[in-house]
Amino acid sequence: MSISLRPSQALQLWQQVSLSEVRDDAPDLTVRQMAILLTIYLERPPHTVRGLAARLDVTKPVITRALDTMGRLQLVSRHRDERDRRNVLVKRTVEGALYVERFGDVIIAKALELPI
Amino acid sequence: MSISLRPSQALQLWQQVSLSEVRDDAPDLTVRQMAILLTIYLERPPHTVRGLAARLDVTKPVITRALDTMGRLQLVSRHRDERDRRNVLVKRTVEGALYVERFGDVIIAKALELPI
DNA sequence: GCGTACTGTAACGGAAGCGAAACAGTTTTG
DNA sequence: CAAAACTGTTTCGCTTCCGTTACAGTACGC
Repeated sequence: MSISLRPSQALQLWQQVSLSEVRDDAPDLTVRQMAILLTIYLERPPHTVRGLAARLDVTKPVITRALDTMGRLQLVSRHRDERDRRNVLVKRTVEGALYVERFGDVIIAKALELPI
Repeated sequence: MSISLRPSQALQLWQQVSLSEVRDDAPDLTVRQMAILLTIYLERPPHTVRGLAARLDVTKPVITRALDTMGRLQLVSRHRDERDRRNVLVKRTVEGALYVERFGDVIIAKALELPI
């Protein structure tokens, strides 16, 4: 079962999910923040600032700032790496896991509503 | 042919497309701007500031500002409605159509790469 | 006509993002 | 053990976004 989408379906899916996010009360994440969040939750740990910066091809301060914001929202947490105290390890949180899970459900729901 | 996605696939798709956008040189649109842009290009005209504000459930200045930004990028254009000069009609542009089309292609490409 | 209702926009102060550069702390190197 | 290399963060000036409020222009009811 491979995922096949026609262009109009793909765009409609993106529109519907975006509309959901905008209409939602929760504060919108920027595209960068969302990319970071999903990378943390979908790819294998460990996640460091440097690693995330390389993955997104952005500078490290971008990651620091995004982690500040998402940390305030309790979507991620930071911990010093005790084996190499220069590193910061970015960890998942219960709230973040719920956020990501809920987001996945929104995508699926909108996909099911798409015209054939 | 209905669109069926599993949660992990949906999230991976969103992550991959977001990563593409972030790594791209082009300036990122905010989630709101993208929702507005796709609404303009996917739904039937006419599109007014008021109508878009209602569709997204945001205030009118949000729409005005987004149109300012996307107008500067030439993704949309504005014209007075001559039948009711209070209204502004938001129109599509060639550049905007190409942008949307290219974006749809990115989604499809990433969907095809998804693990089964 | 004149006030009322309706458009979209401008102005305000505040919050958050950006890139670039400088910084403090830690580890490695010689 | 001092210098260099490497972490993540902070700071700077700037831009953009936000919500709220106030505004100018247009249409319409009485």
